[in-house]
Amino acid sequence: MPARRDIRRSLTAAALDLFLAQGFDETTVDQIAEAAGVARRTFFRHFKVKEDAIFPDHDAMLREIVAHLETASPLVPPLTAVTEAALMVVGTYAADPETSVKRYEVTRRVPSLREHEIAATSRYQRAFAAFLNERDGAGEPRRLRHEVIAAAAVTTHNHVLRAWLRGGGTGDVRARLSEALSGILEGLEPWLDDRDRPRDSEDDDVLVVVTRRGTPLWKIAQEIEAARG
Amino acid sequence: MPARRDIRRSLTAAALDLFLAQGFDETTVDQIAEAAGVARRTFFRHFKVKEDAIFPDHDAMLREIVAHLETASPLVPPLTAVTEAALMVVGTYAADPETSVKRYEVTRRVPSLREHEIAATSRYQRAFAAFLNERDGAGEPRRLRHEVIAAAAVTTHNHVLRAWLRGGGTGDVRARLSEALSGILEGLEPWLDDRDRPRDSEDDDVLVVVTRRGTPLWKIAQEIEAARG
DNA sequence: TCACTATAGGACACTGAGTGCCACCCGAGA
DNA sequence: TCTCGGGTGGCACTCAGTGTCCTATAGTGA
Repeated sequence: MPARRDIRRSLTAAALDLFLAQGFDETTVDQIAEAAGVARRTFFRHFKVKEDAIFPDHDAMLREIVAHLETASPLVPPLTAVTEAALMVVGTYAADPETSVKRYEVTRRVPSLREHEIAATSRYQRAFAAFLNERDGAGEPRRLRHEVIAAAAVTTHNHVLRAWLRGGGTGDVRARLSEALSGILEGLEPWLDDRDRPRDSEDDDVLVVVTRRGTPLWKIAQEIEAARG
Repeated sequence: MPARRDIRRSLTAAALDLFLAQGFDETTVDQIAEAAGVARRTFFRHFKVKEDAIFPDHDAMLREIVAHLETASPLVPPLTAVTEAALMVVGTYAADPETSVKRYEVTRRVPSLREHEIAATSRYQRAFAAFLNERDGAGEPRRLRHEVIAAAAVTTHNHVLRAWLRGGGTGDVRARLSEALSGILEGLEPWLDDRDRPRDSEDDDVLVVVTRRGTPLWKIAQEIEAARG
């Protein structure tokens, strides 16, 4: 009997191989469990549904992303934090290109797996939008723009990732995504900022901060926040 | 026994009411079929899966959208065609606000229905992107931007639609969506056009068209296309 | 080394979604 | 009247997913 921690791993491996060899619908959970050397019931202790077997870590990844965004320093621009989050996601694919490519092959062919993955990416999109709303204001003209920005980030992520997967998983995805995202998001940033900002309001007041040269950045930021009440 | 065409209708009505009253998972297909006065087997002749029962027309709508885009005149700007398509979609919700709101209530609460709907909207997104690629060039720097534009359109559609549904389905969604979309897409249009256009190429050549005053627009367009080979 | 407990896996039964198959009904046409 | 075709009913079957109870093992304290 395999060690506790490896069961999940061998289940995903068995599932992926079986799905590739004979198709998703043609593979029963019994077969996956048998190939992994465990009981059927054990499969459903590790995965809520059959589709989960080849997306083993989407939930954990989403939690990581949310944590990363929530703990992001207020000094880093929101779009930078989103970029970092997207790079974290693509990094998990890059960590095991071979498996990622196999998974892509299966997912491409099975509608229910595609829907499952789309649902997963839409959760990232929600997280991004929520973060932008929190960091950058959630007034009505801006909420929509934040959702659009989040959609743009996720779309770009998916676009670059799929191209990389189609190419067999060779090359540096993170670099490619980083470049593509800066191209998209930097282009969108003025669009996000220039419009619908309240004008003629106290936001336009001048704020003067005097500080010693050596003061750390976070301290200055603190002071600015304090000055604005 | 009800007339053929009404069976589908009474099935969706029964399903929606039962889902609202006792929950999605707690409602069996047997109950839906019984409430609609047909056999269980008949339910699955009308709907592929249980989730389909409250999205009766997404497939037909998608076909309509694709047809609309494919037959769009080359004279109308691509983003206008996309806007029109999005308005068609929201129009089907506006046609029966009461049902739309009920459906929203159920969908909001049931994960599998949410995923189902997300998958449906992602199909619209694919259709939009494919249309833009076809109409506006499918070279690599542009493909990504087209996907982003498509995502922006769908995101805007969903944003406006959900706000309307949360508000109980009162007011003119089509007008609101039209306004929101022009705000978003017109803002994005220069972003789409200004970059990654091949410069110093023959695209910048001057083309002079001389024609009679009364010549119909489509004929001039034809001539321009011909002149560019 | 020996209980003791918590945690994870196994065995089994059960519900319900989804499918295949065949029989039936009913309207259209020869 | 016969037959043909499309939609329906009935039935049986597979398999996903769950609840329940039992067992094995790892870790803990004495």
